[in-house]
Amino acid sequence: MSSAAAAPPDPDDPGVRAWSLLLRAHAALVPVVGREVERGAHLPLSWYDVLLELNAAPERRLRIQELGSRVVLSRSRISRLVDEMAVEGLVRREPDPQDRRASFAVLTDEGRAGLRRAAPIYLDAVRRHFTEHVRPDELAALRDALTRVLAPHEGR
Amino acid sequence: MSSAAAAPPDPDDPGVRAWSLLLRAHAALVPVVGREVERGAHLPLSWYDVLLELNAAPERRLRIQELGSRVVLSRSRISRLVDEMAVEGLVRREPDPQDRRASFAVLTDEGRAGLRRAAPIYLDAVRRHFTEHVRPDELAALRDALTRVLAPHEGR
DNA sequence: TTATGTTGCGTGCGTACGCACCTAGTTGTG
DNA sequence: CACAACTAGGTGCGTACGCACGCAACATAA
Repeated sequence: MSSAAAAPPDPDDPGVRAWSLLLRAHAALVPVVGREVERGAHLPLSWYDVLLELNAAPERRLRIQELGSRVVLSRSRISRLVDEMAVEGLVRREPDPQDRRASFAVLTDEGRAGLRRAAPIYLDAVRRHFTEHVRPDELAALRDALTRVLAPHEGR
Repeated sequence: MSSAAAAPPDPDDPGVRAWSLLLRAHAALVPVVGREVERGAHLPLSWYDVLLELNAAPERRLRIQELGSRVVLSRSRISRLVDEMAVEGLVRREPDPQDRRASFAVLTDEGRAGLRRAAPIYLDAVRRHFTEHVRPDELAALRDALTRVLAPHEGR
C-alpha cells in the first residue's frame, strides 16, 4: 500500500524531471519525424505504424482490436484508419469465417511496397533526431526501464 | 538468408526499439496520469503544466509565446488555454506596458491554490506509473540522454 | 428453444490541437 | 515624417482522436 505521501510537492525530484523530459522529447520529436516521413514517403506516421505492425504479424494480418492495441490507438480510431488505408489499397479488410463479428486488416502487396519505401526515411529520421544523441549504454538503460514501465499497461 | 524478410525495416536496431518504447510509454502513460489528475484535482493535465510553468517563472508570469514554448504547445493553443483558465480564475491576462502587443499570463492566488491541490496527486501518479519502475541510475541516464536529444529543438 | 449477458466493430459527436491568415503595435530606413 | 519590414498575439478552419452508444454475432442458462 502506498504510504501517506505527506512529503511536500517536490517538482525537482529526479524522477519527475525525467518524466518531464520524456514528455518534452515526445512533444518535440514526434511532429518532426512525422513531417519527414510524410514529406519523404507521402504517408502519415500513424499509417507507417500500422503497416509495420501488420508486416510483423503472422499471415501479415491482425484483427482490428489487436491492431489498435499494438499501435496504441482506440478501436474507433483504428477502425477509421483501416478504412482510409483500404481506400488507398495499402490494407484490405477481410472477414473472419470463424467469427462473423470480427474482421481482419490484411497487409496488401501495395502496403508492403509502401512500407519498404517509407522505412529508410523513417529510420533515418529516428537516427538523426534520436539515436544519434544517445550513447549505447543509455539506449540499453532506456529500453530496460521503459519495458518495465510499460509492462503494467500491456492489456490496452 | 531465409526466404522472407526482403527489405523490411530493422526493428531490432537497438535505437529504434528504444524510440518505439518511448512512443508506447508516452501513449500508454499520459492518458492514465491525465485521468488521475483530472479525477483527483479537477483540472486537465495541460492546465497543470501551465500552472507549474507560471509558478516557476519570475514574478509568476510569462508572455504568452514563452509560456507556449515551455509547455510545448502552439501559440494558438496556449492562447485559448489561457483564456479558458482565466475564466476559471486560475490565471489573469495582463498587458505589457512596454510592448502593447504583448500580454502576460499571470498566476493568480487561486491558481497557486489549484496547483498546490493538484501537485501531490500528479506527483503520486508519476511515481506510481513511472518513477517506481525505474532504477536511479536509469533515471540519470534517461535525463542525460533526453536532455541531449532535446537540445537541438529548444528554439521551437 | 428463448432470455441474458458478452464481445467485436462501427458511428455520431465533442474536444484538443496546429496551420494559415489577420490585426495591431514596434522597429528600422530614407 | 512616411512607409516598409518585422513581431506578439488572436481567429477561422480542418484534422486526429477518444468516448458513448448502437448493433450484430457469439456464448451460456434455463
